[in-house]
Amino acid sequence: MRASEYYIPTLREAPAEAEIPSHRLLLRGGFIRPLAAGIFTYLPFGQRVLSKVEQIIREEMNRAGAHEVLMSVLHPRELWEKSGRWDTFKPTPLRVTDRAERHFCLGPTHEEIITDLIAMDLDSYRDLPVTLYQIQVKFRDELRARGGLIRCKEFIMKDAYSFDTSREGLDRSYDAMYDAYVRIFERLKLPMTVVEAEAGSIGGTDTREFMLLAENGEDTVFMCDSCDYASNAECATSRPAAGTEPSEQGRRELVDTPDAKTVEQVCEMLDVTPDRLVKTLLFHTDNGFAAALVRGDRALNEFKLARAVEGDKMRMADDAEVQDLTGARVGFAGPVDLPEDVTIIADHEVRELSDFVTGANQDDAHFVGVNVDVDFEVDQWADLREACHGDRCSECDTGTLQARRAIELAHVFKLGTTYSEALGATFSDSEGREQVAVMGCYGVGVSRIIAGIVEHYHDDDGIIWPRESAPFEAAILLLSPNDEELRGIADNLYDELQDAGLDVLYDERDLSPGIKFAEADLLGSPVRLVVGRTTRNEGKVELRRRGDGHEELVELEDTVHAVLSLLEDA
RNA sequence: CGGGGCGUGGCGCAGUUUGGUUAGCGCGCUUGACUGGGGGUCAAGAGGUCGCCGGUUCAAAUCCGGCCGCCCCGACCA
Repeated sequence: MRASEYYIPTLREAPAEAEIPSHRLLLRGGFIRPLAAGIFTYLPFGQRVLSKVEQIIREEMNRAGAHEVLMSVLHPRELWEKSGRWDTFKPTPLRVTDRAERHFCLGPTHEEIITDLIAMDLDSYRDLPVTLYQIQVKFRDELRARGGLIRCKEFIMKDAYSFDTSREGLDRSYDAMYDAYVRIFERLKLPMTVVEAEAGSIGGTDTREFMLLAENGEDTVFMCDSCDYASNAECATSRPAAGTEPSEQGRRELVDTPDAKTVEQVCEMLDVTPDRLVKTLLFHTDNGFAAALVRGDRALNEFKLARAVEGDKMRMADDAEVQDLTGARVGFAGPVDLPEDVTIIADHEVRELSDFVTGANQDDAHFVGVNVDVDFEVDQWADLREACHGDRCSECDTGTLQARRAIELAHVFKLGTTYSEALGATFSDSEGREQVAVMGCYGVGVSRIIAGIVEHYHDDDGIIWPRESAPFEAAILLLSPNDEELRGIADNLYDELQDAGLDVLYDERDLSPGIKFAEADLLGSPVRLVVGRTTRNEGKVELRRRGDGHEELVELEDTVHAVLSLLEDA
């Protein structure tokens, strides 16, 4: 591509709204432009990167036996009502109504659509297994978009769905997709940390997220520093901390704690540390009310509680319900003498405690010297607490958990039969009995990958694209475009490199060298060729690798070979 | 939705507290000349509903009210 004929609207300074490197550099380099909060236009450079990433994904999907389709962004309401997600999917899909008052949503994900599609034509077990995928725009009505391409309202996703006759078949399809993902990220040169995760609004089991560790990621993952345990903070587990020593009084006692509603206030008033206190959090669940107990310095993980109570519609009790259940204002709830029908679920760590502090279920009062089994009974023990940096690993004896920020680039999970049942994706097995297809779901955040690459590969001057995703693999800088001889040399090089199969950006614009160098660094092609002074004086071309600054001078006739060899390690 | 910040030429900003000529500066842009190895120099230019609406005032970028948009933190989340 000749730069003079191309569209490269670079910015010398990044717009003020961009804070993180990927956002700033993608804007500065003319890869993207904002249209509205969380909505972007991809310019030629950005589109090229998208295409490269998509192509790698396509190749690996196809290699894994998946087949590409393209589904609509507009989804009829009735399909989402069949799955029950019209009102429950979070964030609520963006809804639209046509002139005939038909209701649609802009698809945030395509389980309903693909399952309906398969259900239309699925008859026999002989039709399975099948895995279909698409690369398509998704809409999610995010409460708040952030970080440029990291979290958008509109984004590009590769989503694949597998249909099998059995759990065993699903396992095979899942493994094939998992392996494909490993290959995709190897080719993209993005080191992945695969973590255990929650399935969220999609549902399912065996959820794994492919995480890129990154300062500006919005997810937190915990990694053991000793074994290979890694998990999203949403579901990370840790060993209960050692218990506290019994205190002196050794028996339950009511103390005044006027207006002390928070752990901090109670601790200050009673002069104790938060790890000697047990928090009681009341929830409304499918099976009535539950009280969740965690140590005062711990955060409750609602995913874990939801799993423990086996309820879909769990929510925190409101102020009136708390008043009703405890007879006290919010802030003074405790496990002692709660109504019989409130299920008490306690975090394992509570078991390690003795003589602790709890709310007294009366206004402005707490108990000290409370003990499990002495003062109240626990109905159910469970892992309820958020893991913390420095917690001991639950999987090995020696490790501790390290918290790291990360960007989720892909996920895989086993859906089972939720959608195939709801949407009628059934088939006849070899004995003529009707069976429900077993599904898996596999997503890759294509546009987010671009942000991930830039977050991972950049320096102060710009982006450092790995060859595989670079918009152009090599950039020729002709520093003296008015010198006919040099121009002829550069034109030749341009042709030769293209003939060698490379994507080449040929900067033959009549601009000062400084601008060309600065833009070349910003745009980040892996290899840069300079045709200029040295070419005129010595007949040589200067080669520079963007990644490590490695430079060499090569004879004209060796240039293509040298570029190719530099690209080997780019 | 809660908290915070911002909105002035394409981009980055000053000016707003304390209302008062013609709204400035840097970059970018146009033209010309010089220059030609890291966003070069000089000269001459173009470009502004000061986010929008309303109000106060002789007078509003500046004060008041409402609204909109954007960013960050939180809540939520593949």
